Amino acid sequence: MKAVNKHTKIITAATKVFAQKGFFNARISDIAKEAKVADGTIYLYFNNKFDILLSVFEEEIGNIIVQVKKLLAEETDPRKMLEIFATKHLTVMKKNKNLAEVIQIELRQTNKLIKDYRNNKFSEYVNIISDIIKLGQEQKIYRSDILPGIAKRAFFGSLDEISRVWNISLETNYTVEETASQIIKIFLSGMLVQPKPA
Amino acid sequence: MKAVNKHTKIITAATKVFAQKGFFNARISDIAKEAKVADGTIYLYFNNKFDILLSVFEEEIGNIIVQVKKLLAEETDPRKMLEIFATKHLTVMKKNKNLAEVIQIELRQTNKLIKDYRNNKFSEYVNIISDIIKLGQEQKIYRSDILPGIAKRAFFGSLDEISRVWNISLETNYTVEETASQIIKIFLSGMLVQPKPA
Amino acid sequence: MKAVNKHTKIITAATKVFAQKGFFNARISDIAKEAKVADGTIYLYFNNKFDILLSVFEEEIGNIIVQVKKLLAEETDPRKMLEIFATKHLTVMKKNKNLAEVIQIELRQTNKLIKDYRNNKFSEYVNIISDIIKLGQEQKIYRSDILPGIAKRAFFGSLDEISRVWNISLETNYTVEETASQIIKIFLSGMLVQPKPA
Amino acid sequence: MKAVNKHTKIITAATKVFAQKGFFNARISDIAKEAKVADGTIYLYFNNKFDILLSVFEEEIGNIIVQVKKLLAEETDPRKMLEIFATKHLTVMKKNKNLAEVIQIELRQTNKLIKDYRNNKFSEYVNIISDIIKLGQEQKIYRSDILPGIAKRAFFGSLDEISRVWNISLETNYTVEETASQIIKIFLSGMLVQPKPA
DNA sequence: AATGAATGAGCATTCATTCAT
DNA sequence: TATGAATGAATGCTCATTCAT
Repeated sequence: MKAVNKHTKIITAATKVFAQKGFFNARISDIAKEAKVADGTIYLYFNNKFDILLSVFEEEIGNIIVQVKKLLAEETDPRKMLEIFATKHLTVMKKNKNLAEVIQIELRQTNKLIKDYRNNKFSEYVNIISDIIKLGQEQKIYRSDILPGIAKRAFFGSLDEISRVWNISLETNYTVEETASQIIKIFLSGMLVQPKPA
Repeated sequence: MKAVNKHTKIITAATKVFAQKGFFNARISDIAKEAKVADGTIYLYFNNKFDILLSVFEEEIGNIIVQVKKLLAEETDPRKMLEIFATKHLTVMKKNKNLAEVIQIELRQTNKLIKDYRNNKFSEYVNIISDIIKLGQEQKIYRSDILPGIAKRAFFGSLDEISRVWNISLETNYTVEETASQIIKIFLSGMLVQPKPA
Repeated sequence: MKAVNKHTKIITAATKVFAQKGFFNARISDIAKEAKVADGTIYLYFNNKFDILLSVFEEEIGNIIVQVKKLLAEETDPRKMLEIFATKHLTVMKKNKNLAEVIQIELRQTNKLIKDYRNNKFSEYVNIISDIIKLGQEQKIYRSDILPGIAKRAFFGSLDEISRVWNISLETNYTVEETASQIIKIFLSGMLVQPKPA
Repeated sequence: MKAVNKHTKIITAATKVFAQKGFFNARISDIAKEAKVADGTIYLYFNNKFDILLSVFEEEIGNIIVQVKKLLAEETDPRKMLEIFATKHLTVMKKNKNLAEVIQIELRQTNKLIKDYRNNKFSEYVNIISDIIKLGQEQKIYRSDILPGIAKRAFFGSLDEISRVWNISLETNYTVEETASQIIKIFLSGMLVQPKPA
C-alpha cells in the first residue's frame, strides 16, 4: 500500500478537494497539500487544473466501469442486469460521496466547457445501460418500442438525481436496496396498477 | 416589450450569460453588457454575483411553476397530469436552453454551496411530481408500493438528464413529443413486455 | 434656528462624518444622509469631495479665529494672552471632537495634497500666536532671542498633540485648566528649577 | 547594499510611496513597482495594505528608538538628554522626509483607525521624553510641578509640528541646530525675560 | 433648486502557472 | 524529479460624480 505513485496520490487528493469545494473553489495548493507534494510537482503530472479534473473522471469512472462490467459478466438476465447496475451505482455513490459530487456537479461543468469531449469514459459508462436494454429487446424481454438512447438517459438520470439528493441530505435517506428496488420496479413494471389477468 | 424594468433585464441577461459561461466564468461586466446597463447598476438591484444566481432560479423557476400549475389545473387524470408535466418541462427546457443549463449546472453548485437553502422554488417544482403521484395512489391508479419521494426524483432526474444531453448535443435529438411519450411509457407501464391478458 | 441654509447643514454634516470616518473613508452619501439632502444636492454647493473638506476648515477655523480674537481684544498682557489662546484652543477641541479630529488628521492630508494652499485660515490662526509673541518681545516681556516663527509652531504643536491624544483617549485626561496651566508654565518659565534670587 | 531581502525592500518602498501619496492614495502596484517586485509578492510578506503601514511604523520607528537610546546612554545630564532627543528627532525627520510624512500623517490615521493599538513603538518613542523628564525631576533639575505626561506631549508636539512644516515648505527653514536650540531654550528656561539676580 | 438612479473608472487581492535551484 | 518563491493577469465591487426629471 505504501509507495503509491504521485500520479495516483494527486488524483485521489483532487477528487477529495473538488468534491469538498467544487472545481472553481478548489485551489491547486489545496490539492498539493492534500497530496503532500509541492504545488509545482502537480505540473509534472498534469498540464493544468482542468486536466486534473478530466483525469479524475477518467480514472474514477474507469474503475467503476471495470467493477460493473465484472458483475454483469456473471449475469445473463437483462432484468437482473439492470438491477445490478442500479445497485452498484447507488452503492458506489453512497460510499464515495467525493466522487459522487464530482461526477454530479463537475461533470456537467466539464461537458459544458468542452462539448466535443466524446468517447469518454462517462459515455462508455452510460452506454452500459443501453446495451443491457438492447440485449433485453433482442430476448423479447424488453418492449421493442422503448428507445434505448432515451431509456438509458432516463435510467441514469433517475439514479443520478437520487444520489445527488443523498449528498445534499435534504430528504430522508432510503437504503441502497430500497431505492434500487423502487427504481427497478418503476422501470420494469411501471407505476400503474397492473390489470389482474382473468 | 419596451420599457422592461432593469431588474428583469438583468435577470434575463444573467440567465443567458450564466448559461453560456457558467457561474464562475461569467463576469459581472458580461452581464452588464448583455443587459445594456453599467456594471455598477447591477449592484443597485442585487447584493452580489451570487445573489443574481439565486434570483435567476427563483424567478425563472417561479414562472415555470405558474405555467405548469395552470396546465395541471385543467386536468384530473394523474396519468395525463404526469404527461403534461413531462411535456411542459421538456418544452421549456428545449426552448430556453439558457435556463436549462442554469438549472442543470448551476443549481447543483448552489445546492452544494448553500445546503440549507430549502423551501425554495426548485423544491416546490419537484414536489408537483410527488403530489401527482400521491393523487394517483389515492385514486388507486398508481401502485401503492411506489414511494412518491423516490419516484419524484426518478421522474425529474429522467427529464433533467435528457434535457441536459439535448443542450450539449452529443446525440440525436428526438422531439419533445417522442421523448415525453417514451418517458411516460416507461414510468407508467415499465419496460417489460406486458403479459397478454387471457 | 430653523431654516438653516443647506450650505451650513452640509458643512456641519461633513465635519461630523469626516471626524468619524476620516476623509477617505467618508462617503458623499454619508454626508448627504447626515445633512438630510440628496447626494446630488451636495454638488450644487461644492465642486467635489475635497472642496467640502477645504470649506470645513475655512469655516470652522474661521469661527474659532473670530472667537479667539474677540477674547484677546480684551487683554493686553502678552502672558495672559498666550494663556487665553491655550485655554480657548483646548476648550474648543475638547468640546468639538469632530472638528478637532478633522483639523488634526485631515488638515495634514490637505496640506500634503495641496502644498500651495497658503494664506488660508489655518495659517491665520497659528499666526495669532506669533503676533502675541512679537507683542511680548516689543514690551520686553518675552526674550528677544526667541524666534516667533519657531515658537508659534512649538506652542501650537504642543496644544495640538495634547488634544490629539485626548481624542484617541490613550491616557488620563487632565482638565483644560490643568493642561493649559502646564503649557503656560513650560512656555513662559521653562522646566528648569529657578535659581533663587539672593 | 546588494541582496537586500524582499521584506526590507518592500518596507522601504512603502515608506516612500506612503509619504509621497498618502496611505489611501498609494496603490499596491506603486509599492510593488518601487520595490521592483510583482504585486503578488507583497502578499507573501504582508497580510494586506494596512499591515504594510503598520510594519513601516514599527520598523522605522524601532530603528530611531535604537539610535536615540544609544545616544542617550552616553549622557547623564537631563538637560543635555532633552537636547539630544530634539536634535536627533529633527535630524532624522529632515533627512528622511518620507518617514517624517508617514509618521506625521499616517500615524494619526492609524491611531484613529485602531484606537486600541497600544504598546506600540510610537508610544515607546514618546515615553523616552517623559523618562528624561522624570530623571531630571529626581535630580531636582526639573521642576517637580511639571507633569511628565503632559510635558512629553508638549515637547513631542513641538518637534513634530516643526518638522511637519519643514516638509510642506511653507516657511523659511531654520537649521536643525538653530531649531533644536530654540526648542530647548523654550522648554528649559521658558520665554520670559529672566529677572536679573541681584 | 433638488433629487437619486445611473454611470464606469479604479483597485486590493487571489491564485494558476513558471522556473531557478 | 521535486520544490516553493515569485509572478502578474484577472475581476467583483465601490463610490464620486453626472444628469434627466
